[in-house]
Formats: sequence, structure tokens, C-alpha cells
Amino acid sequence: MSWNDERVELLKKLWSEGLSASQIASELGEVTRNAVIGKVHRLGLSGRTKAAPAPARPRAKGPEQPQPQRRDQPRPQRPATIGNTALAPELEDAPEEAPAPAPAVAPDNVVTMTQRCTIMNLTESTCRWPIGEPGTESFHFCGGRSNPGMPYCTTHARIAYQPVQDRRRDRRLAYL
DNA sequence: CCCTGATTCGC
DNA sequence: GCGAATCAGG
Repeated sequence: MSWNDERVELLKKLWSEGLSASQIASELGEVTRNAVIGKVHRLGLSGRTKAAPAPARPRAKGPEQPQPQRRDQPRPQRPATIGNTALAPELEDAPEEAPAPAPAVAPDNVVTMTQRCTIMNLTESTCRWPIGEPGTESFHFCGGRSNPGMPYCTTHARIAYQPVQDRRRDRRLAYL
């Protein structure tokens, strides 16, 4: 696959949004993060503004060369939810430790729309129920419509916020 | 060890 | 131009 206009555009967009090269690579598909970084530099949009933690590395190997390039300016703080971190909403005590999308007790809501939300598609109104192994390519979020004030859709909220008394007794845990 | 981005250089 | 390899760091 090559860098057609669409892909370059998406690259620019995502990069400017503060996503990491690997995240962008995953999103684009069929490219490695190296490819993304290389392209980013070629496009001249490196260093999304940032302090200057890395002054300038001449690289240990090979003959040294003058480095005309510069890339340091104050960086604007990345969006709150980046890096494969975060996303665990702090619920008082609901999810315990195993948020298991349990198909066990089939929810009446059969139409749990799984829109395959990636991290960047999450908004205030999208269900943040994690699906898959965090950190892997297939990992995504439910993406259904969340209820006001709640990070999950109705179906997943029911699983996450189980009534105290119910929580006590058995619930078979089943991961997706 | 996981991850970042940066740089070089053979292709 | 492309991107793997490599580097420097968190």
C-alpha cells in the first residue's frame, strides 16, 4: 500500500490530533510506525510542538554531519486520552477487577451496536466498554450510545453497575 | 520490557 | 520517496 492522498490526509489529521505514530499506523493499516514517522518527517510536520527534551542526537554511528533541522517549541499538551493508558473510568466500586462483557445473562438489549470504536472515536456519548485485549490491534470499544453521565451504554452499564446484593452472588465471568 | 519520536541510509 | 534499523529516551 502506498501513500495516496487520503492516507496522507488521515495521517496529517491524526498526527495533529496528538496520536502516536504507532496508533496512526494501526489506524491506517498496512504500515508500520516507522513508516508513519518517516512520512511525517518527509511531510515536514514533525515535532508537533514540544519542549526540547531531545536536543539533537547526531547518532552514534557514521560520519558526523551538521544538522540544520530544528524542532523545538512548546508542545501543547496532548488530549487527555492517549497512549494505551487510561480509559478506566473511576467508578466507585462497580467493576471490581473483571469487567467482563458477560453474555452469560443475555441482555434484553440484543442490539448492542458494536461500532468498533477506536480510541480516538470515543466521545462523551459513546460507550467506552472495552472489547478485546488492550494494546492489541483488535482492541476497540463498544461504541454504542452511552447514557447521559455514564460511560457505558445501557447494556454495559447493567454489567458494570450491578446492584450490590446481586454482585455478591455468582456471576460467571466471561471475557470476549 | 513496554512504549515514544528521531535519524540514517540502502533501496 | 520510502521505511527498516537503529538510536535515545520515558
